Parts: sequence; structure tokens; C-alpha cells
Amino acid sequence: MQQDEETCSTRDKILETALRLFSKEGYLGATTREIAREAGVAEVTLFRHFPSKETLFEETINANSFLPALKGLMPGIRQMPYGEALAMIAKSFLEILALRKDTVKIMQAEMQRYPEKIQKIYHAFIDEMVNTLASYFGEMHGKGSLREFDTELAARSFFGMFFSYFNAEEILLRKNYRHIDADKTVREFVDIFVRGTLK
Amino acid sequence: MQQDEETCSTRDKILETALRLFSKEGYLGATTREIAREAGVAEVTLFRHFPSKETLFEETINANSFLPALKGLMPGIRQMPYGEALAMIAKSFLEILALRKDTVKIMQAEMQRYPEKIQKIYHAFIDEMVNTLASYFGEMHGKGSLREFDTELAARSFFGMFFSYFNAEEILLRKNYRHIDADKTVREFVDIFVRGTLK
DNA sequence: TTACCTTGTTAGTAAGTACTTACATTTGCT
DNA sequence: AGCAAATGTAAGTACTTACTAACAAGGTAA
Repeated sequence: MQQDEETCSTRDKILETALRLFSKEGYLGATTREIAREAGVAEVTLFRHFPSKETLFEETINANSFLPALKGLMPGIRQMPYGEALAMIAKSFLEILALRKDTVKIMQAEMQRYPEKIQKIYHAFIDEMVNTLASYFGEMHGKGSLREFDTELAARSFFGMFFSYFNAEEILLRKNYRHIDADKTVREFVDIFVRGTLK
Repeated sequence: MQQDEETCSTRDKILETALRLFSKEGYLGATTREIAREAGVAEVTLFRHFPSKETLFEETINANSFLPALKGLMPGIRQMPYGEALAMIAKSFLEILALRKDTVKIMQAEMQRYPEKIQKIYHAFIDEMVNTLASYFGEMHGKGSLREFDTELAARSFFGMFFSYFNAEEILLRKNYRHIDADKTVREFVDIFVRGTLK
């Protein structure tokens, strides 16, 4: 019984392949046969690790939650200038999304059909980001450097801008858009936002 | 042969039901049997009107393009104050999205699997909106009332904010969010944007 | 060696899928 | 009434799906 090396790597291979195929073909489109073949294992092995396709799906998205990627994300934001802090938050946000691109695709595609589980994970991530930014806005209000506005709404609009950018570039694969690098986009978006919220 | 009343309504019933079920269960999840039953027709009737499920899918999304809803959208924007013009564009944008909610769901869910057709329709809509707003920014630049910024990027960020709001409220069905009515959101978002782009 | 654990192979099941064929029934127009 | 188009009913085809049962093969630990 050796459960640390080979066994675990078989399981992980299946999970990785499942993530890729679920994201490419959807839950119904990705068959257990195909997942097993691409993972290089027999189909029956897949069912020995995961009792059903639905279990595999759940464990796949659980294994790719966003929250670990959030830890220690915004360390020294408080002592940075306002604009730089926002730029850093935006960049980190885009980085996480890029890292979890496949998971984002799955969630967008299957959100309607499997609401409970997916909404929970997705919203936990968004809420964490929005709350962090909103409370940062609150602090800045206290310091008197910002004009009055609804901090939660502002945080939502901030991430909304960047999520739409990510969506256009990475999910919709816009080839006909002239390509604009992330840095310039961050600068322009943050610029609008900084001027829009300062006194 | 009477093709205007009954015949057309049978076809339309199928198309309407297909839109609803494709949006709720996805392309693979919605079966032709179910679509026919919910439309109140025999399955074979469905195949007499649409030679294949894929044809039905294409005609469904073609019948629900965004562009007709865009016609005559922004009539008197040029003679409105800047902030009111932006608010009106935002409201119209949100209205169209709400009208085509099912289509948006389908596109988000099936974008990965059927890229060609869907991307075309989706992007045609977004490009139309972005270009309209960007050229409006260009005119305002000419008049000297706005600071210098990238008009296309700004337009994208503007719609990105509102699309994310729509997504959170209507697609993800956020119940745990405190509900904020559209008007207040439009006001807050536009406010940030106006201050962020004025001189 | 012996025992165990994990995997592969092969074959199979029961159910569901898109789609078809043949024939009967309804419906509206002339 | 009579014709023709649109629809319904019933049966069936060929295929795919998630999932299982039975047995053999390999490696690891005692």
C-alpha cells in the first residue's frame, strides 16, 4: 500500500484532465471515457477513484477554488499611494483569473445548471475581493482623501471593469480586437477610477 | 395552405421553447424530445421544421440577435449634458441585456464549444456599443470638455462595469447581495466615470 | 514466498440520444 | 365535398452514455 506517490498522482492526473476537458467541452460534453483516455488510465480506474461523474466534477472544482490564491495577496497596500495600490489590486486580480482560467470557464458555462456548488465558490471569491477593496475605500474615506461614494458599489464596478477585460481577452479570445497589453489597460482603467473617486 | 397563422406559430412556439430550454439546460442538456413536449408539438414536427438539432440551435440564436434592439437606441445623445448622456447609454445597455437575458446565458454557456457563430453575434453587439460610445468620446474630445484618454479602452471599461453588474444581478442571481436598484447603480457608476474622464 | 493493493482488459447492461419511416388524423381553402 | 398541407402516433434504428462484474497482471511490504 503506497498512497503517496503513484496513487495520488493517478488521482491528480485524472483531476487535471477533468479540469481541462470540463472547461473545454462542458460537463455533459466531456465523457468519462475521454477523460480517462486523456489522463492515460483505464475508464474503470476513474470510477474506482470517483464513484460517479458528478463526484468527479465536484472534486474538480473544489480542488481549484480561488481562495488559496488570495492568501497574502495584498500585503503592503496601506502604505502605498492610492493609484499604485489600485493598480496592484487590479494586477493581482487579473493574475488570479489567468491562473484559474479553466475554472472560470467551467463556472460560466455550468452556472445555470449546477447553481448551488458553483455559485458558492465563485461568490466566495468575488465577495472576498469586493469586501477587501470596499474596506480599503472605507479607510481612505476616514483619512479624508476620497470623496463620498458607496464603497461596495465602487468596488464592484472596479472589479467589473477588469473582469470584462479578462473575459474579452482570455475567454472570448478576441482576435479582431487590436491587442492591448494588460499593463496599459490597468493604467487606463485605474486612471479613470482614481480621478473618479478622489476629492 | 395557410402559412401565416398556425404554421408560423408552430415554428415560433418551437423557437421560443428552444430558447428557454437551451438557456436553462445548455445545448447538450436540452433534448429535442423535451423541447417538443414543452412546445406542445410532436417531436417529429420539430424535425420537420428544423432538419437537425444544430440547425434549430443556430436559428434560435439568429432569431434573437441583439442588433435590432440597438436600432434607434441613442437618438438625442449629442445635445444632452455629458453625465445624462452616459446614464442614458447605460440604461439602454442594461435594458437590452435584460430583454435578451436568455440569449446572453446561452452565449456564456456555449461560447467555448461553438465559438464561430456565437462569437460573431456577441461581438457584433459589443463592438457596435463600444464603437458608438468611443466615437462619442472622440467628439467630446474635439469640443475640449474631456481630458485625454484612450476612447476605446474607456468605452470598454464603461460597458464592463455595467455588464458585470447585470451578470451579478440577473445571471448569477445573487440573493445574498443586498439588492441595489439599477438606477442607483447607474448613478454611482456614471458618477465615477464622469469625474474620471472630465478635465 | 505470501499477501495486499492498485491497475488494466474485456465484456456487458440499461438507459437515453438524435433522427427516421409509415400511416392515420386534423385542418383550412376552394 | 374534395384536396392538400400540416400535424400526430407508434415503432424502430444506430449510436453513445455512465457505470459494473470478473479476472488477470504488476509492484510493494512483511
